[in-house]
Amino acid sequence: MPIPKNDMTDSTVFTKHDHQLCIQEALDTAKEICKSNGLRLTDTRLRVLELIWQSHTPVGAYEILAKFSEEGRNSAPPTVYRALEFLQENNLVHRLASLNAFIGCIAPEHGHQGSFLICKKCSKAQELTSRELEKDIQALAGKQGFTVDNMTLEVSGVCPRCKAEA
Amino acid sequence: MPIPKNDMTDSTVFTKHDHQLCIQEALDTAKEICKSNGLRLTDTRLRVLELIWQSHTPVGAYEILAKFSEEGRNSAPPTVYRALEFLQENNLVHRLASLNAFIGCIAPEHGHQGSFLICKKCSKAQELTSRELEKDIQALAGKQGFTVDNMTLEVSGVCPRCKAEA
DNA sequence: TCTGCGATGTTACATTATAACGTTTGGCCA
DNA sequence: TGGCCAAACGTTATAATGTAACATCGCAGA
Ligand SMILES: [Zn+2]
Ligand SMILES: [Zn+2]
Ligand SMILES: [Zn+2]
Ligand SMILES: [Zn+2]
Repeated sequence: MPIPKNDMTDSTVFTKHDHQLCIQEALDTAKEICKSNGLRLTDTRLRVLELIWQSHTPVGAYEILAKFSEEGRNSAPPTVYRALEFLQENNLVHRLASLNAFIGCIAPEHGHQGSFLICKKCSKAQELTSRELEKDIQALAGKQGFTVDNMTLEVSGVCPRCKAEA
Repeated sequence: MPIPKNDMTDSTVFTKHDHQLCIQEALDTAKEICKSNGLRLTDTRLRVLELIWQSHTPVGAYEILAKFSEEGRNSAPPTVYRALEFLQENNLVHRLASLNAFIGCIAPEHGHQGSFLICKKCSKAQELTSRELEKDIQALAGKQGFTVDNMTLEVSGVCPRCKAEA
């Protein structure tokens, strides 16, 4: 069964869009991926993923923990961190090192590192799907004999929407 | 008085070199910059910078604190973090978000964000001095109407030296 | 010398993340 | 079906990183 294609692009996050659809698609895709790879998307893991997808704003582990608490789950940090670990390993979420926070991956079908534009005003983060930059970086590193394993690219600035408002 | 030019290049770190010279030049340059900008490079700040420059391996704040302790200074975390803040503000060191660690800047004369190649084997980090990549990223972000403020680029992999050994 | 501000000292605490070990659960095979 | 194993989860404690707040010190300029 083909994985339903998430139609998010590099410019979805910072424009008006049907976010319910983002959530829907992200969760459906996650379920598909786990199913076809024999991975167990348990309650905890699914709920963490849902909470992360509530917005395009990166979420801290302890925020998730707090939501869990509100929902009556009395979980300790390892519960959340383990779920996040699973989701990261399977490319369903990325961790933003510059924020100590997590965000849903918009193209989890194929493994990749995330590159992000992060708006300082509205806090939303847009994942870049173009692999060109990664190739450029790889090329640059290669020129020095350096073999790239993975990379962190997090660009902070102001998104078009927030710029328009100001 | 012209600032002495640090002759480090994009490939210095991962090759054999006179590291005493690295240290010497880094400290001299720092002194020059502070002098000509009316900044106070105090004992604490200088010592932190020296400790960071002991190697090309990023250093954690608490490692510095431990060194301070060994040296008889009984400092608390804020002492070190404040020195690091000063050094960062003045482009003398960079913080690597993916490691929670700090490293000396090899070109502090002009403000810039640091981009790094980080070897998983030897832990050394090479700052990239080419501003091309930054421009590419800026261009890519610009295409989406995003204004870049600053960026984090940290590439993890294996350096040529370590590759040769294996 | 006085004075004010920037630098430092000190205490306490916040935030993020993990180690270690015991318990449960869900799928697999006899 | 029943027992077994590994993976997932619960629980406790603690590690690692980073800051807030306020007191004190000390240097540069008036
Ligand atoms: Zn959305
Ligand atoms: Zn914005
Ligand atoms: Zn060196
Ligand atoms: Zn190496």
